[in-house]
Amino acid sequence: MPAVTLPNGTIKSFDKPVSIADVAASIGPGLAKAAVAGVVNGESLDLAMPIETDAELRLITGKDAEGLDIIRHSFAHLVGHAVKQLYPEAQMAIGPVIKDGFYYDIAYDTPFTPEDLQAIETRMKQLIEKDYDVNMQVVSRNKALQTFESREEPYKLQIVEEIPEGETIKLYHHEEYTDMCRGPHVPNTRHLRHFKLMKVSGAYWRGDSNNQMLQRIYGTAWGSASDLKAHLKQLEEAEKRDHRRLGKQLSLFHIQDNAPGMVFWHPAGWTIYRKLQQYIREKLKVTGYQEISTPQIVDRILWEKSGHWDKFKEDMFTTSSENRDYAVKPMNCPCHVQIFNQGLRSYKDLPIRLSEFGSCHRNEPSGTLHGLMRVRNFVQDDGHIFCSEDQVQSEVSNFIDLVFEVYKTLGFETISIKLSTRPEKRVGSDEVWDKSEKALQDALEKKQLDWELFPGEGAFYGPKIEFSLEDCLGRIWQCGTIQVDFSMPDRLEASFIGEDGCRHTPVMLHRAVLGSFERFIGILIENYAGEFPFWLAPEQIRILPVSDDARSFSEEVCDQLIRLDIRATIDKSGERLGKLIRNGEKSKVPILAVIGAKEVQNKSVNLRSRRGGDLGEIPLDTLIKSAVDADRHRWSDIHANAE
RNA sequence: GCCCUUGUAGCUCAGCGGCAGAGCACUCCCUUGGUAAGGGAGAGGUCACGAGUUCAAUUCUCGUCAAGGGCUCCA
Repeated sequence: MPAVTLPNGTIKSFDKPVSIADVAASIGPGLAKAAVAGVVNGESLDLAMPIETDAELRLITGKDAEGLDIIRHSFAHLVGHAVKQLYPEAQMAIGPVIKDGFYYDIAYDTPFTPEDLQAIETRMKQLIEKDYDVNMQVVSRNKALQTFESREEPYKLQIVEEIPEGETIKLYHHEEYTDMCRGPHVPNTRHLRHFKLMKVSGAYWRGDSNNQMLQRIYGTAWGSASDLKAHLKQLEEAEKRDHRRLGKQLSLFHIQDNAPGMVFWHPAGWTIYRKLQQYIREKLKVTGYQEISTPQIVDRILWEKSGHWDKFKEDMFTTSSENRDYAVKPMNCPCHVQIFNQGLRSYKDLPIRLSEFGSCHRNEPSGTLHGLMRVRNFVQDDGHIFCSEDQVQSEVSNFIDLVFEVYKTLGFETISIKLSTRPEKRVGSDEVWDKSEKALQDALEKKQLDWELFPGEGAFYGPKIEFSLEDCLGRIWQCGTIQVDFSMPDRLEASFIGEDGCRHTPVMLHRAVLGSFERFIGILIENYAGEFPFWLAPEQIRILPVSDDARSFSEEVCDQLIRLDIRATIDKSGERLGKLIRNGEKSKVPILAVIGAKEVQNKSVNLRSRRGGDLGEIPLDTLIKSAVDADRHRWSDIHANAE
């Protein structure tokens, strides 16, 4: 006779075995209606599952995160139900839950069109309205095999065959449609309400590019209409901020057919790029780096030696001249070792920190290119630290400080850290791995930072730390990294003379704060929605003359600002003020300075800030001083108040 | 690289087997205007590229290139 303990400590006793749904009903009709599943002794189960012995039970509703996942999972089944009604020949593969929704992979000869997608969505809505019961059935392996054989579902058969013996197999009957799942699922389609099918795309069966390409239907689903609406709104917002769209609107850069994956930086975009680079340069100077520059094109032999030719031959751009083969560099590190190798190094010279804004080319597959985010030609804020094993920890520690400072200056406060340790296939002795993994971990621990451990995810040549930042839409971007390398210094014969007078191989740390300038600027564009902070804005102040009488004083103001390295312009279009302001706002210039007869008279300007609207009249000198201050201190806005 | 979708004026996009369209931007003229669009006129195109079908192709078919959404990949 089961006694069921609820989370608040209440114990409900029953005189015969009951289902989870029965327990919910015994608590109250509201809960019975809202429950989608239950957690029995830690295991998530369908409401129909029986409780036969004493147990702890927590009921899940659509309001719980787990409940929402169950709802999303059931939506995937609903896709199956609708698709099989509309396209009986379709074969269902897998339909899991993903962030914000679900998808279903389907094999079907003819591609689904957007109209098909609409039809499927409509059918799903019709099915939902029937409020039908979803019937769960625990079956034997054989029964499952028979079921999917008779239903002609080869993908499902394959999945059943791979389920280990003895594991429970559950079928879910959605009227005439049957799916298989670990569950749990909602007991009735009335729990499925707020969804939208988003897109259809291709996906390989089992994620393997050697396998058949299936059609994947993506959907989003939420517990309430307002959540769904908020999600769609968020997508809209992200689209408005799309760096490709803003890049065009603000004329920051373009990419054209005859140089796929390579960026044409326009004056405005290049200004941002240079200001960012200037900032990083400043930081590298004070953290002990020496900047260098190495060749774009290097003899194939070096890449063979470094091991890159073997692994990445296909992804490198190559060229030849006078019977020699060359590769355009895909990374800077082998070249940096060449500089380290010039002359004899002493242990007293270490650590040697070399940095390069090195332009690299990688022949990325055409389908992966994406605006500035994934390109074939990019510039890393690259650097390599050559040091002894003992120095690894302090170097890593200093680097972490650098990353945090830079990200903060650039407007990112939330940073997450991954530590990836030795993979199965690797070089170097376990002893050295122990030591360097510990060095990375100690560095993180000493700073009392939170990090996530990824065992086995390190590079074959050493462990690494990766830094991800979160933008204002909550999206995560992995940018910075520091990686220990035991392999390359040895392969490329780097050495230093130790205290003992013998040659030793240095440890090499690969590190980048931003990653690539292209990608990072892409992230900045989206994070700021094109409204760059004052110090980064391509155009910082735009002067708007109210009429021709104000022209000459406007020129004077502009000249003064430019001489102080403030990026000022004058709108000479001759339009009326309303139009000038509208254009200024559309161009996202941080400060608009209106100059009319009154300002000419008073040697002043009338300011309008991008975020704050009309700021009123201030003396020219005040504008100059506060603009210079904001620029030099890398502030996002100028601090100037009308008197 | 793979699947689907797309490619028309500088930008955003209509259109269609029979003379190529709109809004914004651009040029000129009028307007000297005070905090998000003053008025008028004009110019602007090998409809991505290459083949095919057709009396006729921007439109239909095939191919190429590129872009977009995914998948795979990302030293």
